[in-house]
Amino acid sequence: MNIGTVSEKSGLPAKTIRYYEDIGLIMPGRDTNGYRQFEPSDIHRLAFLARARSLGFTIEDCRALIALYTDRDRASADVKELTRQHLGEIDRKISELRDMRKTLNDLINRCHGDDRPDCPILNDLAGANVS
Amino acid sequence: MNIGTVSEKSGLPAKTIRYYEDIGLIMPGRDTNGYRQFEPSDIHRLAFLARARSLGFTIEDCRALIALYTDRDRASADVKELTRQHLGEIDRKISELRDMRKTLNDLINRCHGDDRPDCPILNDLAGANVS
DNA sequence: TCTAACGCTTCCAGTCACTGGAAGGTCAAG
DNA sequence: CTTGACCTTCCAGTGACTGGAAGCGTTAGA
Repeated sequence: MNIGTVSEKSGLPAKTIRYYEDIGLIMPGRDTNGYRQFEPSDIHRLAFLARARSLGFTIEDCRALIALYTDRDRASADVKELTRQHLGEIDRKISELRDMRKTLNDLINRCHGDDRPDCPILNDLAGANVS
Repeated sequence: MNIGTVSEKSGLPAKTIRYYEDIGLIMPGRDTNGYRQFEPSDIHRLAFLARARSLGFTIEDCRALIALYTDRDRASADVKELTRQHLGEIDRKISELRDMRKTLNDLINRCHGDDRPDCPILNDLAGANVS
């Protein structure tokens, strides 16, 4: 299978697949013409990566997950721990964004938003913490 | 004032302040020895930037906000609109993260997390959508 | 058989917002 | 006079791609 087909089947852009080869996440063989030759198992692996990435795992997480996936003697506790750590980071990001959201929303509500220059948003940014 | 003092007062690393000069967000003068010379107004401007960045505005947003801030004829509606768009993006990110969170949490709850290799998390990543 | 259009290859550069580090000049204290 | 802190510039790296150029390979149609 050529890269175009694999791209379509895995849902990953060809560019990304080549990049994943660069960083050693997949190792397709080569045809006599130099084209990458993919096996059905590569599609599976790439779909695995696509799913993990869409869940916000970093590339290094993915590397670890793939290693665990292909390790017959793995302990599910290892996978769970990695996932738990990742969940913790997501929670941190969510609460950070929620803090931002709250502040921005307050500011928007306080800004009359007409053609006058007076603006609580800019005042806040400028450090006039009139709350 | 030298960059170290300004760094301390604005809360931004010296590196970042130099970077902001590179991209034209501040334009400090220079002393005869080549050192950057900052005015008190520069601290104000940098603190403005630090605050806007901490609220998740991009550098380009910051550029626009600074322009609006220094424009005596600005309309507060413009600021409000920019902020509203930014809020929209934050909301999008939050809901994306919440989706991830939910999926990951479900997976964690389904994974027994012991020393056996069987693992619903890896199964899900591999595409076996056993829900 | 020729040709156009597409698919594949590599390599280089850019994204965003910094951050780290090297090599070197400047300044104040002891 | 030396030490150490502070300043300068420049280059490279981060993460995870993405865009584009230049140049082959392949295939479908006239």
